[in-house]
Amino acid sequence: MPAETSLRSDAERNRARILTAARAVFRRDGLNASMASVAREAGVGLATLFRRFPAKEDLVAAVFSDRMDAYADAVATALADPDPWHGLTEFIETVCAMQAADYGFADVLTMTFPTAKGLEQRRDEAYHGVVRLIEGAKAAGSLRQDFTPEDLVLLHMANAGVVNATGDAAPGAWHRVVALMIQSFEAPARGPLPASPEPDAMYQAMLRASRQCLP
Amino acid sequence: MPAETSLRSDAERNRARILTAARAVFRRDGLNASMASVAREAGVGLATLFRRFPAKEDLVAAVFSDRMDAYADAVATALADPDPWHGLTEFIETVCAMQAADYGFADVLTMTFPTAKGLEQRRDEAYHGVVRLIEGAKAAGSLRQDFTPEDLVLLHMANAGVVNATGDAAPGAWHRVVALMIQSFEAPARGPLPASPEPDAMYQAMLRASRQCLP
DNA sequence: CCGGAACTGGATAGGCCTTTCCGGTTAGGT
DNA sequence: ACCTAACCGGAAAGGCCTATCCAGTTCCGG
Repeated sequence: MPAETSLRSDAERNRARILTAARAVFRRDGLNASMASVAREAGVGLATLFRRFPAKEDLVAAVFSDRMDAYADAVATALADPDPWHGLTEFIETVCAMQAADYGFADVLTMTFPTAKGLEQRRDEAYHGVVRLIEGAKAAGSLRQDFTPEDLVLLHMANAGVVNATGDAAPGAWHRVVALMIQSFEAPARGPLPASPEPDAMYQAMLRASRQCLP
Repeated sequence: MPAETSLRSDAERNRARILTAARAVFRRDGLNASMASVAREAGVGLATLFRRFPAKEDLVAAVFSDRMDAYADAVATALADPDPWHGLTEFIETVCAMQAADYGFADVLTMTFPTAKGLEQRRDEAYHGVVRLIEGAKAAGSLRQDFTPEDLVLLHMANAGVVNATGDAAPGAWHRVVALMIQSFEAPARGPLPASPEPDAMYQAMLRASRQCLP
């Protein structure tokens, strides 16, 4: 559904150029990339950028709706795997690889943008799939019983920390951390865990992070 | 050795007030706290602050030398533990708790400041202790054999990501992540790991992070 | 082909940041 | 008690950021 209210042909062309430029810039520089750098990369003026996306948050939402689609696809692929544990671990590695390949997406996975309806709807859909994925892996006896969906968000936060800190200097480091985490997820559990944070607490945390990131 | 070149009494008093204020502000707001907010908290003017610490990096270095002492103390305590594995896990939890209680320190542990001789010297001393700690735990058969000192830095980076992302909204979340990581460290290893990043790569990563953080 | 709405780029406003500058003030040896 | 060097606070310079404004340009229906 690309046509909300049909744009003039040149405006539509510029909108597309902005989106591809923003995708590249956010991937390379993270969400802190400036609007000016996006405009420069797109070869348009600042006014054009802000007319189409009145606030930086709108641009971020538009850019990462697509990535969230890829996230949902990864969930679907995992659910289709006959071995739930293999599906889950494959899924985790895929998503963490997406974080490593896209600094912006790494951050987006640790935040929530309530005004970005499309993005958050896709995230919710993916979330329900993740819950089923977890239940399946638990039922198969491969995933520790005290695992929660919030643990996946925590993993994304941890991986974002590793990816942001290591950058291009230690490109494979995140892979090792993720492998360690996956081994700790596998049943049987080696010991008890502190209580998982409440879903609402995680939501508040993600909300706060986004407010702090987009002024 | 508090007296490099003796200051006038009022200057010495202000220096102390700046340091305690900076400790509080960096703990609460992380390394991104502004110099102005430190000056305000300390009740001194900006000129006073910058005369005593010509660049923000100097202030950061001075403030976190103390914290690095606490880090070194934690290493010493761990080395004194008769059970190397217990010492190691206790150490990890102590240091990660320090990260959770001090946003600035959480970041400092993922960076390096080559011009801050004192801080880096303490870090090196602690590092040698950590190497011994790891060797001891491996020799006792409690720690997986493919564990490396770089894994501890990666853990700090991951924990910094969790702590920064969850903030006050999910205060205990980091504890769960750390518990999971520790279980994955325990021998016997559940499976092979991707190669550990080279020490030099980690150094470069930490260097880049600090340059990116202190303009 | 023409009029006007939609659109454009670049200048600009206004915010926060680090760092420097300057005129007044204070400590402390003599 | 006094002189001077060290010290002080606040204002200002210069940078980067998001977001807005304006005068000129381009699309497109009639």
